[in-house]
Amino acid sequence: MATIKTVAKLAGVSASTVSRTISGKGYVNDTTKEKIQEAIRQTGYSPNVLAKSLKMGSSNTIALLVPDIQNLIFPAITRGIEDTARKNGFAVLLCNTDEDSDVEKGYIDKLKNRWIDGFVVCSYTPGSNHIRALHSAGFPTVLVNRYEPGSPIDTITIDNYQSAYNAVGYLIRGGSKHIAIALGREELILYRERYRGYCDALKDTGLPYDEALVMRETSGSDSFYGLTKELFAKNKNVDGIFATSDPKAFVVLHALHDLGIKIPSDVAVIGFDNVDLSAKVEPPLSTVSQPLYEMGVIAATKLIRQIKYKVKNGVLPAPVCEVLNTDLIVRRSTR
Amino acid sequence: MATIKTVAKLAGVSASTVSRTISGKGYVNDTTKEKIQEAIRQTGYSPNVLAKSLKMGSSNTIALLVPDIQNLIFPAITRGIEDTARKNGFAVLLCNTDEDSDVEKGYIDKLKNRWIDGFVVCSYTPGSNHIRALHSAGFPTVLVNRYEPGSPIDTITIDNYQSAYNAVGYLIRGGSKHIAIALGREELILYRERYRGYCDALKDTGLPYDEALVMRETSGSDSFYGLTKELFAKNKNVDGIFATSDPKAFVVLHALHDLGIKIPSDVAVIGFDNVDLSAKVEPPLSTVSQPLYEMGVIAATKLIRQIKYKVKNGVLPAPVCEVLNTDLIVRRSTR
DNA sequence: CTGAAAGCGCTTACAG
DNA sequence: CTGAAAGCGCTTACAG
Repeated sequence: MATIKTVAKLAGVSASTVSRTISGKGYVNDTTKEKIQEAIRQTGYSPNVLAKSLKMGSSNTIALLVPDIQNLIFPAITRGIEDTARKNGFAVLLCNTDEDSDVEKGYIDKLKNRWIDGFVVCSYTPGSNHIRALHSAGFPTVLVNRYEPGSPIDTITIDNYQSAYNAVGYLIRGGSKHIAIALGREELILYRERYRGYCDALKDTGLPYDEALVMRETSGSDSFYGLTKELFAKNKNVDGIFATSDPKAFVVLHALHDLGIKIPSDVAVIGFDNVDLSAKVEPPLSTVSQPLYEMGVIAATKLIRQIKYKVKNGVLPAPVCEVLNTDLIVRRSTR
Repeated sequence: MATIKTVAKLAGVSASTVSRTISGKGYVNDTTKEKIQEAIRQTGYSPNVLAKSLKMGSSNTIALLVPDIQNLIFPAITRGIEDTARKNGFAVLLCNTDEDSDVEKGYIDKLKNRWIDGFVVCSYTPGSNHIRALHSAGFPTVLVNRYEPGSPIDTITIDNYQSAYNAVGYLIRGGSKHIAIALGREELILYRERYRGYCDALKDTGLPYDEALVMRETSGSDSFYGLTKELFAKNKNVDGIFATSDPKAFVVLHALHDLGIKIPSDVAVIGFDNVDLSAKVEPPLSTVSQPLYEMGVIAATKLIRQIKYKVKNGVLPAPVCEVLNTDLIVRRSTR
């Protein structure tokens, strides 16, 4: 493999001058420049990024921490991040954490030693001390999807409360009076907020809140199949369901089919996420659309901004929380 | 940040000795060892991976090239790769190529200069010259999902022909006599093989092949919606559909619903992949199950084997093609 | 405008 | 068993 010295020798100059021509920093005579370009061409030289990174203290690589890339919302976010990173000359390292604190810690420790330039974190939980520590240690970090109010970390999120409120409101305007909820893990703020939106939507329209209509995830994403069946065994009058994520909605839809319940005439169903597939299930799912790809784009953009700011000023910029808009997508699972 | 020198000074030894204790190579006195361990603890030292990589000429990082992580089969494969890589001390860089030759080339050129240790490639197309070049240049490489018969590159695949043959055979045994096919992009060998399986299954049971029943993807993954509607506008007697991938099957199912066609009594449908969601659509999709996660695991394992072999012997081991078993998963979209 | 030198943080023969 | 030295391939003041 050709190194900078190979090129220097061939062009009859020093390594310094080659370096300067490549980086474009400092003066180089035009004819020397041409000689060097030619030598680069001949040798097929391209710089060793590792050596450069070592010298510069940064690797042009960012890490993406997700709970599990198999969860349907993450591929779209990931794609947004990667496209943006690539355009800016960054590579992205993918890390599935399963929200396991040890895995998280293991990754972060290792990545610090790789001079990773920054972290996009989608796997933030209340137990994620390492991530908070990461940020306090001065590592550029941005939170996506998951968040914590008042956190000092850049955050990209949506208004979960209002979006849920609107979704349930839509069910109510469609005539549903006994609305159940398929509620995700309550240790996550985003699900608590969607729950709060559900509660307030009922309250504000004078509908009673009924604890019996709250399906709480036990374990495994399929648990809502059983929960839905139980729900209808005890509550014949349920006529609407708000699923706090699309994958949960798919399972609910499935259970409803198996119960012989007609959608949306007997029971209207609305989801949350607008994952690709929600348009393709039967019936096509009405849902709240999160701009997943865009969230990834913004996250990467913000992270890169932090990285550059830190290089210039030695510290991270003041944190910004960006709240993106959601849309209510009406398909055929609601009336 | 503590470096190896910080530790050496604190322990009152040389950097060499610290390096030796950490790597476990070469002799170190037990009491010196303890002193060093203690110094490491006190300083919170952990080695700079970049410096090590530069010296060693390898970065303990592998790159994963996929067409698009948003395609439903890749998250599972990716997860298998990453889990295995992590267990073996490797990180994984995610690269979406869109099968764009320029993006592919850009990534590969860049990654070579990062001393990436190896490549898992899921985005191989007939035009992927860079990938063949990569392998000939001695980079550990393994192909997953996509493949090329007789390629000198390690390959993990399934028997696409036989699996398709079996799937269509199942449709026939269920009584279907006019079976259409939703055929993926024919430049990919895997689709050509599935097509061949379809053709032979018809032939071997004495059913006529009818070109009018072949739906060929035009552009955009949703094109099969329109194609399915056209199909039934012209061919009332179709009573079975073989979709060459699950996402295509979802679209076909959707179109069938909209046409008011009963599944499976009017038309039986079978897919290919057994993506997570195929159990959750309505009706649950019968399909050919590819062991996606396991394919990822095996791919990473093989790649790491190549990497280690190359370190030892200076050359890549002889290529191996591994053909994994598929299962026919019978759900309610077939009779 | 150009080159020699030092240094990023590690590892590894080599001598002792 | 241990340390000094050289080197991985780059960049960047500094002197000329």
